Amino acid sequence: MSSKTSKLDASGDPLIALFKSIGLNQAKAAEAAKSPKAAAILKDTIEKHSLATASLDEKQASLFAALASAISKASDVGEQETSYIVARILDGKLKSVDQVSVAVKYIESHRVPIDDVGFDAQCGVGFTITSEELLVQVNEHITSNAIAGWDKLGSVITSIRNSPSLRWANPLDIKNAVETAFNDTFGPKQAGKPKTKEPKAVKKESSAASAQPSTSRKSVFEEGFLGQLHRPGGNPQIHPHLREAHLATTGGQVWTRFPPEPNGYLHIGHSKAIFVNFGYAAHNGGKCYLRYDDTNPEKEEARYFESILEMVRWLGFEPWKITYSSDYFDKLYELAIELIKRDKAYVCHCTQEQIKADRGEKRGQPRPCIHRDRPVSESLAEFVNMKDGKYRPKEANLRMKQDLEDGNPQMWDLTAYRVLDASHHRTGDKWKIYPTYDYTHCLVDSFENISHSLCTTEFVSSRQSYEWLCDALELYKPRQSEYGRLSLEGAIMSKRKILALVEEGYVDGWDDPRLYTLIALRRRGVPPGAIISFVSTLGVSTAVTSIEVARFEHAVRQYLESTAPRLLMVMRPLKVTIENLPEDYLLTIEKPLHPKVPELGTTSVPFTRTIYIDADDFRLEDSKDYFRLAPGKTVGLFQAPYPITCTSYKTDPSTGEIVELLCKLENEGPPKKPKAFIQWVAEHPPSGSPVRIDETRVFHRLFKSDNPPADFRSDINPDSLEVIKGAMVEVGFWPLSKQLMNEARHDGKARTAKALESSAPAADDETPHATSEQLVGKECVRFQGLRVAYFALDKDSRIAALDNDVDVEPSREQGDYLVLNRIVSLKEDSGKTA
RNA sequence: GGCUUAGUAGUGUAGUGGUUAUCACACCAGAUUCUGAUUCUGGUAACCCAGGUUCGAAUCCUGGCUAGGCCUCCA
Repeated sequence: MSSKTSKLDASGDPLIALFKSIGLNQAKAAEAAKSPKAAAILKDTIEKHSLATASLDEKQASLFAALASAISKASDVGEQETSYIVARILDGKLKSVDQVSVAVKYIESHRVPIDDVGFDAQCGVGFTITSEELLVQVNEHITSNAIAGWDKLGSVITSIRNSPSLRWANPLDIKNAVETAFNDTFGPKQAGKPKTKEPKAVKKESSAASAQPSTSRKSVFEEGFLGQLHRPGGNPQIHPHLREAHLATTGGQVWTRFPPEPNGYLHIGHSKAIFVNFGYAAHNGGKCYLRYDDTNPEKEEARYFESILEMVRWLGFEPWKITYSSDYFDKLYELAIELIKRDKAYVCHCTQEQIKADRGEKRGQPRPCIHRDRPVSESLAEFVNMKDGKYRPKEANLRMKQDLEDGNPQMWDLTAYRVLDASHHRTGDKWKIYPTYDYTHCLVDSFENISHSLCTTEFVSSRQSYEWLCDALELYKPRQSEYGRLSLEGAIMSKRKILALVEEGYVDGWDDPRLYTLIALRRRGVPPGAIISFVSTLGVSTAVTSIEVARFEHAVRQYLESTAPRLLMVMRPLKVTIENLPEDYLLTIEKPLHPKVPELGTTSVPFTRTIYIDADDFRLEDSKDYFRLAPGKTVGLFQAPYPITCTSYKTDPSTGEIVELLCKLENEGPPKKPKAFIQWVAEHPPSGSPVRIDETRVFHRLFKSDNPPADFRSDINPDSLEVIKGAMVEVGFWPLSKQLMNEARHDGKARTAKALESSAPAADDETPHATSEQLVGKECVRFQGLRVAYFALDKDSRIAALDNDVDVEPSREQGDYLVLNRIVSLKEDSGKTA
């Protein structure tokens, strides 16, 4: 703070005085002095060209300041090139900041001697246009583009400024000409009118793997971060033939890869990565690999390989090809030899402490280690010794000889190979050394001709070493681009933290439905299409974000609203006896499974003298805003022919709890139209009604706060799981469950058959492959409990009828155990609880 | 401490120097409704701060502030 004020003090800063000497005023001189890099360049330029005695006017002086700023951001501008531009400013050829900026860009790729004609053409030197000529072109533009009114003023100005022929016309002249033309054509500009809204496009039903927002808007792959990615072949190479070979192999397609490390189950953040990689490739007619990143056998387990493929397929994607980083171990080793031979790698025996110290330990500049300059032959011999198992872990490692002068720590001689004392799940004991992530990832991307290497923002710094290594080996160089991770408020994504929750008993396992792992969401019953819809509407940027859970829930509800059949269900049953019906009264009611989708079919349910309603739908005291049952109040029953009126109720003498309502069916006199309808299930043993649910699991948030602290154990919500024991569902449950299960099996078989046809075969018999069983689980039985919530069958359920091939009417059987998971609640109007 | 990425309604996100700053969720209001759900309609709400360049800045430049990432466990 104090140094800032002293810096701005003209009397004390010779730099500001020097800048003032060329004609800058006090404020602009101070501004130019602020940026150290640009200020140094300006100082040097002034002194070398004696600008202080050149009698510049203020505009020219400002051009020199702009020149210095542009050079400070450019790469590798030489003194001769700088002098060339200085001369052009002095002789009056470069007159605007815009011209100066373009000039600096020009000399970045054109060295002295510079072709004056080419330079002048590129930088607008000598360009002139009269007002009349400009007006003619503007009018021509208006006519040929069918411009209709003043609301297009901004876009017309922009289009004309962007046209090549008018690139160097004065922007103010363009603005004036456009306004003159508009005035002549449309009359005087009027006050802005309210913009008429475009009618909203009819929304299409979502489908898995191709969920799209409204057609009137751009796809997430066409705007923002993904919209700005390069076209295939647009990533520059160290040699042109590398680009040509890449395009020849891919045919100019987008090729991406989803490269998880198989060290844990995937979580919802991975769904964004899957969507981005698979979706971007699919949107652009390309291909996506599934690549298991298995360079560290100490952390990887076989069980995760299968699960990862299952989750990718469950979300609706099919890998074009499945590969492993370990597929390339031989090739990676040979390239390491080549890197050593090129004197771009060396074997180092420093301890980790020594390496840390050499790297400055977060404080200073790195310094080379004592092995950095050893002869190539020594490094080659030692690397063979590493490979032959003559070193224990940490005794030797292969380091890349990068650039210790660079400001990026990723360039400070990263490790390429290290010794690990672990058997690899695929290569067994063949290797004693294993390549690191920084060595392997870019090279395997290159081998697999990846056009877009999409990863998350923690790898921003790694981009430089990624590109360095491809260039050092003169290989095809994919372009790495980094986008922001998906994080959900109130959830944790760290595999280490989730493992702690599992091992310490806070949750029942990685697939506990309170978690946001993909297997947990699946078990809970979340449809995969809903997840894809969720991530596709989020947008992709590089920002750090935290998504509200309400947004995820909305996507799930939206998906289920049109797809989930409705079943009558009560969570906390309250017995109702309709006293004006005979004891043996029975009416069979056929009702639709969906109020708006008749194709989902119908179910038949009994209606009898004794039914159950939800306890929440009755209260003792009526009120103006309350529309359901109370003594003396009438309420409708869904699909039943008449409403009921509560006449009296019974309570438990010992607890005072209401145990039964006595009601009257309003089937006499003029029909009553009740304000509300409630759901019910009837007691009718001959038809198996009601279906009693053994457990209904309702999940609440796992953590109390939106951003669980590092000590997340203290933030655990002890009431995150609620188990309800007495819920009841209508008998339509049985045929519906059977039908949904059969459909899931059928769809899984069809999709898998198709996938096996169109995917490249995997070489290894042990590689996980597509099976129909991966796509079918008990959670495929989903429904909405009418007026309650969306539910799915839990994997703990035992329902013999689902596995029974016999074409018999399904019903409860001996040994059945029904467990439902609440997928998501319905939204509740605030008036409902008043 | 060094390097680096970012900052647009409460939450996300779109946005070529020229727009009345887009869309979605959330929120409010109305209509419809055999789900106080859904659907439809309308509304409230934003360019981190300061300075500069420019006829004109959310956009370009400089500085500051805030948040994140990396700086030899991995990936």
